[in-house]
Amino acid sequence: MGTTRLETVPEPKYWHLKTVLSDALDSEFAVGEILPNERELAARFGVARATLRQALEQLELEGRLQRRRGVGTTVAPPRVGVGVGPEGGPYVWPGAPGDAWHTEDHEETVPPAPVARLLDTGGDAVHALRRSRTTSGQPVATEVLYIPAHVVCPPPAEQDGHSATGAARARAVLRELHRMPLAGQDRTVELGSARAEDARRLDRLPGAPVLVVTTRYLIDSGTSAVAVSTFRADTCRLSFSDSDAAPLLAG
Amino acid sequence: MGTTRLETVPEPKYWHLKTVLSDALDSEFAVGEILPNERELAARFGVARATLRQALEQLELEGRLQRRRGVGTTVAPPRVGVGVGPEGGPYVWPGAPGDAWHTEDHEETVPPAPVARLLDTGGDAVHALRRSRTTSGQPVATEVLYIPAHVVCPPPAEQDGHSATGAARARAVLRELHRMPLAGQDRTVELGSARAEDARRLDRLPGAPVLVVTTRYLIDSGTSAVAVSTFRADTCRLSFSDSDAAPLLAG
DNA sequence: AAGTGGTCTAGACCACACG
DNA sequence: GTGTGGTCTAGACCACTTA
Repeated sequence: MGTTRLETVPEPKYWHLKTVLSDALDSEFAVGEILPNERELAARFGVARATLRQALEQLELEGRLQRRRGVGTTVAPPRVGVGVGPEGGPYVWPGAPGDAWHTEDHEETVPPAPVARLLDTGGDAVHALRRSRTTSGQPVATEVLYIPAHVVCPPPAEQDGHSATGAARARAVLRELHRMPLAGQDRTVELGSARAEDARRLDRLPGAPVLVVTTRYLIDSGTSAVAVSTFRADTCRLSFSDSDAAPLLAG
Repeated sequence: MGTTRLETVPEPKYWHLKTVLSDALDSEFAVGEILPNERELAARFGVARATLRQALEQLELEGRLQRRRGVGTTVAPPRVGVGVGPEGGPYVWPGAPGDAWHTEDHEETVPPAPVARLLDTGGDAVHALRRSRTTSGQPVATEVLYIPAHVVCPPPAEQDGHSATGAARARAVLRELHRMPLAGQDRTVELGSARAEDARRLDRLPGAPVLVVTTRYLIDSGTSAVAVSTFRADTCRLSFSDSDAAPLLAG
């Protein structure tokens, strides 16, 4: 009869272990402190190392721990709030004054299929600007901003007779973009796993969990640009602040 | 045994396996189709089952697969876009007309510490409204909306001499809330893992990855309510649509 | 060189869904 | 009952960091 069979359902070991460790982190460890290594922790709790690791993985996913190969497992600081732009406020172009992103490079490529669909370019090449974002010296996000060549045309001229650096070309493209009136934007957020290159830029291993923010920038005639931003899910809390009030950043 | 490394980079087996499976899903499988079971797949690729499972976990995290105990592994449909931003206007109270949430229950509890901090209630009890959200019959999110008792006071009267149901009490609280002018709101999004109760409501196992949206509703005198919404990360793409243009929902 | 976390194996048993 | 995915074990070796 009883639909509540709490006694008869054994809780997985790794799940119980996770709560025990979580409580221990709250009460017995300080931020940055190094935990005992995995082999010792497993022995101390009387489980196999793989089981212990399952618990650690969960805690790392929740931003409680940070593990680094060759170094050890440390207690992570609270997640940092990262502003992702005004939700209801005025729209701003990427690279506008006050933008938290750092423009790094530029190339012309054919965008991945989902982006091409949003931009409504067939198989045409687009400008791809690589940008990055750091907080307190730590990399928190990397971004590729796709702009169709027919939106920013003609492409910016070369400088001084020899080609400008990637970052310079990227800034030139942004300047062209800023000349257009921005009519609106929308965003989506979803969970992803870091591809090899993004992982390297974020100082994580491939497959690390990331929050993928896709921003579409609209002008009157349609979509003028799409940004795909990849945030470290373990260290970031994305903040969408509508109001003038203090944002919801505190831990 | 030829243990000499091939000329390839030391790419982990599960990572390579994931890309192979991902390509196969694109080209050889239809949505909803059942994959061979894990033991057979592992044998087919010549790896241990644990290694195969590591690849499947990644694909499930990315929303490509859906695994159900006792049933099997199926090809997941594309993620559904779930509107999170203001759709009818700049700011709207929860439970306003057009709200996609279904109000289910009400209780009075002491909120968890992070919520209490946002609401700036000490150890006081608050209204806690449980709400849920479904798409095409599938549960996609569950939410608890916390409202301090001093914001909505006096508590709504009992009906007919015997106490109203939880859902009825919850709706009464919302009606009181709607009488106040909403001055603003902000939101954060972060990765979490489903606690036991949320997991049950979302038809997932405990620890499943979820996107946690924390919304703060502001009135002139401060924070009037905080909603903690838990979305299935495997099946949802959160959509923040600012403009009147068609939202960014398509796959 | 030593110590850490990351990957991988080849088993075993368990909880659950379904016929 | 049969078959599925979920948990767990006790090892082994690899890649990386640090000293």
